[in-house]
Amino acid sequence: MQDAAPPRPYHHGDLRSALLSAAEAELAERGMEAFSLRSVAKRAGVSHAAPAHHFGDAQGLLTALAAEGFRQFLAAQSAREAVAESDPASQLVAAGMGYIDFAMARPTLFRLMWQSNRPDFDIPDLGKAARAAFHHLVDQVAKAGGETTADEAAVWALAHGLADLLASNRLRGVGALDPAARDEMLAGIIRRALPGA
Amino acid sequence: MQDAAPPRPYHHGDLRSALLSAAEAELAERGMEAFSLRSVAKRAGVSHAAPAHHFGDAQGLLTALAAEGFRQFLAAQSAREAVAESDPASQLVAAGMGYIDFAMARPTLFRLMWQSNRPDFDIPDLGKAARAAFHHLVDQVAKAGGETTADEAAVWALAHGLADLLASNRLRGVGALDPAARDEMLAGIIRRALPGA
DNA sequence: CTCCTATCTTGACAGTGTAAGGATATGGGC
DNA sequence: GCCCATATCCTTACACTGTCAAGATAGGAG
Repeated sequence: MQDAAPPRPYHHGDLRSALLSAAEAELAERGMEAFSLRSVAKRAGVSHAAPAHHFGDAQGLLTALAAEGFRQFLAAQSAREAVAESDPASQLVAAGMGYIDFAMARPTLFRLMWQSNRPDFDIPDLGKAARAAFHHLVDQVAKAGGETTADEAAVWALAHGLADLLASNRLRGVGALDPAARDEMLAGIIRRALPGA
Repeated sequence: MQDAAPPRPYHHGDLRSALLSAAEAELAERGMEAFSLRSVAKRAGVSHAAPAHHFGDAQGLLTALAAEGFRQFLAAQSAREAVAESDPASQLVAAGMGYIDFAMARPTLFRLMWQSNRPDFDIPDLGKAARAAFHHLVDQVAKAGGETTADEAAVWALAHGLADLLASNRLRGVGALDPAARDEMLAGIIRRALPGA
């Protein structure tokens, strides 16, 4: 992770992952639109053209970052499911909570993944990771007894809407609650979209 | 009025609104991230520095465009309400449908308003327009019998989630329906979030 | 007609992404 | 030990961007 204190080694050692970390940090600090490839390189302590060898261009870097994001997004859902009751409805709500957890913890990365057209979803690595991530919630709907397209859309849209509004800090009445109370309220809301609730 | 044959008139006449139209067209064609102030100026047939006098800088232009967007966003909701039943629940669903209409008709503008940090919401004109627009749905919730923060959040998040997913074309199963069937399905989904439904 | 002001243009500057070619380290064959 | 093939990183250069400063033009007031 941390490279040596003396003048920077010519060969970084693990520049690829260092650039990904630097890119996410830059995104979080300066925002999606002010993102600059040269700033990322500077933050990683490397010349402005170094990223090219690992990612091709800026889109390549953001594509790789988004793919990594989708994998961690799926992990956030799984983490919630692991500590929830095992019945299908509880698992579905847990997946939705993980969806929201991720959006609140890393709002700019969430935006890169969902609202930006800079990542290239035709790159197989990202395409696969993205589909796996946002199909997971929909799959849970079927296990919980959902049968129609409307059931899938309702649960997904509700979780996504909560996540997006919370990530941009527009649901102040909810975001200001302490975590436990917030969790309970959000779980109650997600349950409204459940089939037969 | 248009003396287009000779070289362009030195004074445009209505450059401010021409630049706003050009900006929205550029956004729709080239996307949020590839937006360029110079391209907008070129599209409006004017020098690259002409926008500065009307909007200050790029952020000023995008702020003005977002403010105009929020006004039309509110109008889209009102248009749906005008042709809906007058009972509070129907009016609420209609507002949600207008919310979605706007997102599907002008997806990039929707993104500028909701997911970009380039517009400056501290400018009073935009701040007022934005608050008026997204409080309208929430106000309808109270009229329809909603009392809690959860009621407000549920309806808003559901409408917003549907709008956002449809704007980015991820709800293919819903987006592919013909308008009438799609309306019916979306209305049914929104109703799920209603208090006491 | 003269001049004032708002409007638009031109020219310049720093910062950006990207491509081309040069510099340096690493490891394998000898 | 020596040498060089390769991956890795740097330097340079170019077109494009947003913004600022200064000049050009038009329309209207007096």
